[in-house]
Amino acid sequence: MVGADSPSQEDIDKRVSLFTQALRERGLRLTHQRLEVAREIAGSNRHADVEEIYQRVRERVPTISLDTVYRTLGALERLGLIRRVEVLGGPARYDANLEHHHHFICTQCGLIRDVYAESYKHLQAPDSVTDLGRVDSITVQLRGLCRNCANSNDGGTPP
Amino acid sequence: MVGADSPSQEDIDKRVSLFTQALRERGLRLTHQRLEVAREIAGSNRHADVEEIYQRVRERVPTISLDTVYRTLGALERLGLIRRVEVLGGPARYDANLEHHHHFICTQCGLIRDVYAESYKHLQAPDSVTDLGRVDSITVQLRGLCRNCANSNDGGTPP
DNA sequence: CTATCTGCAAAAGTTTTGCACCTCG
DNA sequence: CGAGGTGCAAAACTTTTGCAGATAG
Repeated sequence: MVGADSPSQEDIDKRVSLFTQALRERGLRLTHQRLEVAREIAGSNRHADVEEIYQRVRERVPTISLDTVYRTLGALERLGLIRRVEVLGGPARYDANLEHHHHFICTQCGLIRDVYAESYKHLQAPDSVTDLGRVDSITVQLRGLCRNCANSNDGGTPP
Repeated sequence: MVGADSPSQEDIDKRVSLFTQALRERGLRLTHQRLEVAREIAGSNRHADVEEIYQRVRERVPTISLDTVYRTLGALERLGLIRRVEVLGGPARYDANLEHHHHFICTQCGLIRDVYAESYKHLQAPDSVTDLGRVDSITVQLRGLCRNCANSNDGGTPP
């Protein structure tokens, strides 16, 4: 599925159990707050920002604080279970999808969707990059206008 | 030239004159401060951040303020003469290179270098993206460790 | 001249940190 | 219990904004 908003229940479960396992391995604690933050980010491909995750988790854990969300996301990132997505300016956004994939980014509203492409699977670093250093990952960013924004632009600027 | 630190004098002049011309076309003013900020960013391929540009320009224009640098970079961006580079967290960084190119990014020190590659010139958006929206640009990000960081890691962690 | 720009200062937004209390294991 | 985590509040940063005085054209 390309660009779907929600991962399958199977994927969610897999991500959450990876998380609990990784915590145990490092002797870290599995708290209520951490579990809910992990569930939240594992349950969506929307690449939410910290504030958004905070608001959603708060519906289930009303006493959680914003800094705990920050700290949990930082921990998840250090464990290699989520990745920060590079965005212009705005707040940090996270990606719980660890499969190799690429991103479509709407330059107007900031929508980010995962993109899979057979033709990008075998991209190589050009020779010239060897001088710069070692390459660990190659990803493609496709920037443009999402359907929503394209439509609201059409209708939104009458003569 | 791939990943060179400084553009040729010819490129610098071209960039600066594009800038003065663009200002004139829009009826905006060419101030001392703006010219020096433009010179600074046109004169380097280092993808400096705002603070860095501020410090360097200040050597030549000691009274310039940080907010003027912000405003000038914002103006340059609106004029389409520079682009913000997407980076994780940290301050905004700018790219004065308008040719179609890609980026090598060191995940440790944040070094960014321009990358040109024949093999990336004909990348197409996969069909699946058509559902998401219109694609305007396709760029490749190569993440890894630059030489400096790779070396300091080797020497920096003895048994 | 006068519309625009600059510098200062203050505000806004995001992320980090210190500390006392709490809790998982 | 005790190491580690949480919540609160305050601090640290980056970036934006309002305004009075300065300046390009």
